[in-house]
Amino acid sequence: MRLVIARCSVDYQGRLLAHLPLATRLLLVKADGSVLIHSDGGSYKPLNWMSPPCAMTEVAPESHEAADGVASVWVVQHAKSEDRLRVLLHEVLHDSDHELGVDPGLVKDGVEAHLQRLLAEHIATLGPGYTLVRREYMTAIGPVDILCKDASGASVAVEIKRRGDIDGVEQLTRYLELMNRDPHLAPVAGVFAAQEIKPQARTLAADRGIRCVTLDYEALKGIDDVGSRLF
Amino acid sequence: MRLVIARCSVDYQGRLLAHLPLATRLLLVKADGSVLIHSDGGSYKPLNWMSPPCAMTEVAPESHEAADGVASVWVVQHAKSEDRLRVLLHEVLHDSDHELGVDPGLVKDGVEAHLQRLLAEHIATLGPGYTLVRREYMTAIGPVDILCKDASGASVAVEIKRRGDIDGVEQLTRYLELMNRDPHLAPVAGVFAAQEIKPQARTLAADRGIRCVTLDYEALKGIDDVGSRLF
DNA sequence: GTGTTAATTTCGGCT
DNA sequence: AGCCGAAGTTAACAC
Repeated sequence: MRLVIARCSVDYQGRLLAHLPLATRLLLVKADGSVLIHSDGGSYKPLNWMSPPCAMTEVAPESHEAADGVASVWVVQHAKSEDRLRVLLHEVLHDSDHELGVDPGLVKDGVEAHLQRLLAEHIATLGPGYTLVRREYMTAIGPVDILCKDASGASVAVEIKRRGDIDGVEQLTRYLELMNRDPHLAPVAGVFAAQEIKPQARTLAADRGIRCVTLDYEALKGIDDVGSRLF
Repeated sequence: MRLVIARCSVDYQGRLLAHLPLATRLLLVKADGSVLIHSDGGSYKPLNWMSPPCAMTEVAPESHEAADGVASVWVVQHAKSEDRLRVLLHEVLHDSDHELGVDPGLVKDGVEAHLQRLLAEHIATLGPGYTLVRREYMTAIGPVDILCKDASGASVAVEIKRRGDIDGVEQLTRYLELMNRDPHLAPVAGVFAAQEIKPQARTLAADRGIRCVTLDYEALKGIDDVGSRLF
């Protein structure tokens, strides 16, 4: 990994055109040839970058560039597309190289898969008398997150999202359409469950007769912990 | 901006739990206190990070951590949430600080907003006699990119994408369904306009009676430039 | 490899 | 400040 602090301007040409005026920035060249250009603010997204696979070559500035004070030019070319980055270096304030080795990678816990598990374990969250049929109930067009029955024994299909958007409602609608053609299951009601549900998704769900349920991950986890302590 | 190369392990606690085993990585501390942890591969997304507003404090390791070889601990706490990052530094291989100043920011050209503005300004691209009603015409499930009328005065809803995919056709279909229920608008025809339209999207659009139009950004810009020169 | 879906998405625009 | 949709999204997973 090479770290360079330099006064530079940058031009990107690829899926769009973009330009960075002259300023002091961090240029980060990774072992795979990818380049990140960071300012001293913003969030984790670089101002500009080139994703691997790509190659960086250092070339001499053209005469008019040299006249403008450009000391050196980096050309970063993507290997499989026409995407190209040109970094015009005016002044290099720092330049160091470091051996990092391979990273073992991130271990995560607490994403959508967990919401599904927790809701399946505490299906009564949807209403008294609800019982789980099974998670990942398979249909011809894919698995429904949860299939359960309400207190009267009627089938209920549940689609779970962390953030409930229109796409999720569409997805559930497709499942319901298919499942309601199956005489063994029909009628199947729909529940759209998410930590947050967008107003537009709520409107569409209402229009389709789908119930919306807001999930509280912490509360579900709390029930889970209390439940665990009983045994 | 502070650059540190260190052998470290990291724990994140917030919207989820995440852990990075001991390895050599780049720790980047920005002027606003935000922290990025990068490996020597992957793309621009860090292995882990803390977004601003947040504050980084360096504390002494607990006794069992010190026994494991931890020399120092960074605690990065988000200002407005419980999100927290703990970086356990085992060995610091590089540590440097740099003044970067404020960045003038990225200048973009050629994105969806431009296409929409250009098409609205040259709505006759869709056919002779077409007139603009308005951009971002609001419906209950969101704004339609462009609403216009054809030569006969019939309403036409236009969905614009940079790259025309099935999702875009679905989106336009939802708008059309809703708008065609409105007696003041109905009947509303649909036009799916994009720089590139995927064959599958084209097929779906044809099936729904939606017209596909390929937009030529350069040509629209050309018309625009010529138009500007006239005044 | 290709396509689909989630993400600690981030970012910009508008209400 | 919140909501919504796009992004040079990126990343993980299924087929």
